[in-house]
Amino acid sequence: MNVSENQDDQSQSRHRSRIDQVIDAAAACSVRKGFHATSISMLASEAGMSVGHIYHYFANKSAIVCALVRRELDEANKIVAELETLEGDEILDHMKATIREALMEHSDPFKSLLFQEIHAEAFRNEEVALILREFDTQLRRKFQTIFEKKLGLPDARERVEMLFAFFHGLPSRRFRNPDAYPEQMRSAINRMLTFLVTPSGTPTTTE
Amino acid sequence: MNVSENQDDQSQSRHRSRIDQVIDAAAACSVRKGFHATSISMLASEAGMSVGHIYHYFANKSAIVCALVRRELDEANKIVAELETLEGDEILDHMKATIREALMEHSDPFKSLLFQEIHAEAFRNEEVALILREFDTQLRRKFQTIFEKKLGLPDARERVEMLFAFFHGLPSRRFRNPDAYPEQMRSAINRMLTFLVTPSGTPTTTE
DNA sequence: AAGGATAGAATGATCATTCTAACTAACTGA
DNA sequence: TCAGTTAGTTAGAATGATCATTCTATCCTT
Repeated sequence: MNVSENQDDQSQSRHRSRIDQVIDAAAACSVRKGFHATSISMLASEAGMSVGHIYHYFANKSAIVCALVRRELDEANKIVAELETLEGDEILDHMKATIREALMEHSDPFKSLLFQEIHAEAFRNEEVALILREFDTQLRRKFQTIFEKKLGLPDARERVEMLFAFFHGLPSRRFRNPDAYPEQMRSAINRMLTFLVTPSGTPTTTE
Repeated sequence: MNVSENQDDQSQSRHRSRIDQVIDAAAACSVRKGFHATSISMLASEAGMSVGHIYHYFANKSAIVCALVRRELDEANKIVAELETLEGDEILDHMKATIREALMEHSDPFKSLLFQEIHAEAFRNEEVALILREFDTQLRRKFQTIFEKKLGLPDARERVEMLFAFFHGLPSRRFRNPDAYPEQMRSAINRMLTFLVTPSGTPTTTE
């Protein structure tokens, strides 16, 4: 029984890693040419397996992109969860640093392109759109709570919308003005975050 | 000769209107299901002409989307050109109103989706990417000049990047949090613009 | 021997692009 | 005024490629 459980574990993890292989391939291909322009056979060769085998793990192409999106959102959730555990006085600085980090990661070439590709996919794949909207609602609530309860800021809802709009615009900025990254952008990000977590605006000069 | 010129004019405008018909169809279809997912035959029936006839006006599918993008950017240019003509004291208010208007238009369902679709296309169509980058460079220069020369603001470059990031993020916000539009969003937009055109931050409360 | 893992060919659909041909209207020279 | 010629307009079928999905068969591992 112990043996059998071990075997189950092994085959389970083998299963899991094969699935991850496909998702990794999907991420890589999406960044290279977009998910829609990536065929299953390209996905197969990127993942190092056959076309038929991919259908052993995923019902169809849409299921693959959904899995990819969920995995990316899970990662984002972890970052926010870390934020939520914090308490005390220096929370603001830590929060600013964390957001800054997340923003800069989003301006990392790979993540940034993946982010955009996911968004484009959501536009034409209703299932992905739902996943994204649901995630957004959760995230908004979390940030609103952080802004209100932990930072004691007024107009939390508005601030969250402003933060998210700015955040979502960054990949686009990276794409359209690649030369400004990351040096010039870091300064703009700092200034924006400072504004967003300041109870009633004052600082404008870069920190 | 006069007659011949008239005829030329007529056939020219006929030509032009046929082309516009295709571009209109491309915009409508792009918003409905994405440009890549739209086939030429769908485009043809939306535009009310045959498949072969479309190739009479456009070399290939990519040329159609390029034409669409150029037309949209031309419209954006007109809005900015209007801004540039202004002088005097109340320029700031007028500018804020103009930007606000443009931002709200970008959050109009149709324009917003088209904006996103164009961006997605740029991601996988190098020609579209170039058009977008070139346009962005021009627009950045114009806004930088407005911020520096007309409003006398410091850190113009940074402000422009912040404005554009926020601006580009708005369609995404509309998509992910449709319920917040347009009422709640207007307030966030106002506050953000006030911040961006304030020499050294102070106002935070909504106007 | 049994069940999951794997491969790759077969299928049927769709698509961008090309090709061929018909139609239209205007201009030619008389 | 008019046969005829030309050039642009329009259509729709033909082509060839590609793709998502399915099917069938082999290979491991136990």
